[in-house]
Amino acid sequence: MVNSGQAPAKIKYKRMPELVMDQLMDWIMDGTISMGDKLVAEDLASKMGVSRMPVREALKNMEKSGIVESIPYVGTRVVELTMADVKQIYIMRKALEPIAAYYACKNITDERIETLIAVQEQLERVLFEENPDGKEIFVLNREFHFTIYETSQMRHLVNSISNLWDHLAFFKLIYGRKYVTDKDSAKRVVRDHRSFIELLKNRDCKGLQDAVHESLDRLVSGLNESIEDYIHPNK
Amino acid sequence: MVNSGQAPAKIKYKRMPELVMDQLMDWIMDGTISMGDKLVAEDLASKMGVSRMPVREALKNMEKSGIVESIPYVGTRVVELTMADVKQIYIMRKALEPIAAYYACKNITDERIETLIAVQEQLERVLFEENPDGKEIFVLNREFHFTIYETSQMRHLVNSISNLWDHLAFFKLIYGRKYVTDKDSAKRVVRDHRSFIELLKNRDCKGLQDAVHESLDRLVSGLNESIEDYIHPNK
DNA sequence: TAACGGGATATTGTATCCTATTAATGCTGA
DNA sequence: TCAGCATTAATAGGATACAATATCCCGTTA
Repeated sequence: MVNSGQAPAKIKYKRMPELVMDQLMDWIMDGTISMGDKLVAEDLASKMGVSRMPVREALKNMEKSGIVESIPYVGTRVVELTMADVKQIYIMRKALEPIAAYYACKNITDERIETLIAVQEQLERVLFEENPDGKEIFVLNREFHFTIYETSQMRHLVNSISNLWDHLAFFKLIYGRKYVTDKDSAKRVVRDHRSFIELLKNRDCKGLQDAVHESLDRLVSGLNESIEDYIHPNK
Repeated sequence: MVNSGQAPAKIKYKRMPELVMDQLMDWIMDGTISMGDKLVAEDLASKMGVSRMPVREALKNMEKSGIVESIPYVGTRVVELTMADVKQIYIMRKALEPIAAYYACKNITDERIETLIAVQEQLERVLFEENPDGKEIFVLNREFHFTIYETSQMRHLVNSISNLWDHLAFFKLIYGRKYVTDKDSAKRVVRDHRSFIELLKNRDCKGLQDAVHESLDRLVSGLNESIEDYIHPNK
């Protein structure tokens, strides 16, 4: 067989719709695709060198998670996120993420905490580089949070939270820039994360729950202006 | 998206994947499809008289909302819902639905309340028929709740809640039977719903929020096992 | 006899083709 | 000129055909 040697059973290769979706999300994050843009399956297909089919599946997936919306026989376009949408998503995040954190704390092992610390160290390294990469920061930040949330072993909950994060893809760019230019935000993130780790070490689950909620609160109030700028750029 | 009116063979109003999914959900609810069953696209396609393509889309959708899971090149099977999953879903419902109710209350018009009352009257009629139809009860119950939630005008939130309800499809049957056989549950539902309506009329939004939460709490405590047992399995 | 490997089979993933639907365009007639 | 209908172009939806991959079975071999 082709697959001679090891790497048994657990190969998780990516299927094409996933790759297509990754590409689209990248384009969304780097601004190539903007809100409201029409996504024509055939154009994307030829641009990516695949047939229309995987593109269709990717779009269907993105529709299901609410990033794009499609009208039968008319087309698919990228959803226009309003300020109200963003607020709504943060309301949901504030409702769900503290719970995930709470149950994660109930379940976490010392070993898992070590993993988390490793991610955090990597994140801090990147954050305080001379020329940080916004996207890398966001990926690592996400990894940090989901390392916690996944520990809750509540797959439905984690899945929903993941969807919410995806919705904010448009703003990853902003976040990245903010952390790059605004060292205070970076320091605040570091402080928050470290306090999460401390609370986890002490198994202070209620404390962690509150801390996550507060952290999100601060995030919202901090980002109001920059989001407003992004939504109404020419104001 | 209430499909008022006809529903003959050749409807062109709903797209086929949706019809396929409806059919599958029906089969899930009536026990034709059980948890763990393998769903072979081609079989389903021929059974429904369509090609594999709409079936694939339907399965993809259901996978996205977590009702089925698929392994590449192997197949799709219906997820096995454990009691822990159910508890988890209720935790999420308790986190989200009170919020939706709260914002619904903030937005609701007298007219909308009338609509709600109409649904409730219909539900009560069915509930206290001599031979109630479990499925009909559940459809009407869902309509009641979502008439409220949709009033919040928070599409992401409502969408997430809708997914959670879909997850419980397997248990709709059970619940339905419960309401049929156990008149006390039926009465409790009626009481809860009527109190929701009353709170809405008074625009007591915080009260409604709490009432929804408590109502869900009572539902959960009706379920035997504790979530703690699952989350800390070896205790 | 048990373990390994190759091939048959089943089923999904992808490509291509055809059809249905919509929206835009243009023609006709008042 | 404009309203209204017919026609057409563009594009999504659906069917079919083909490729890729995993699983299972069976024969070979130590």
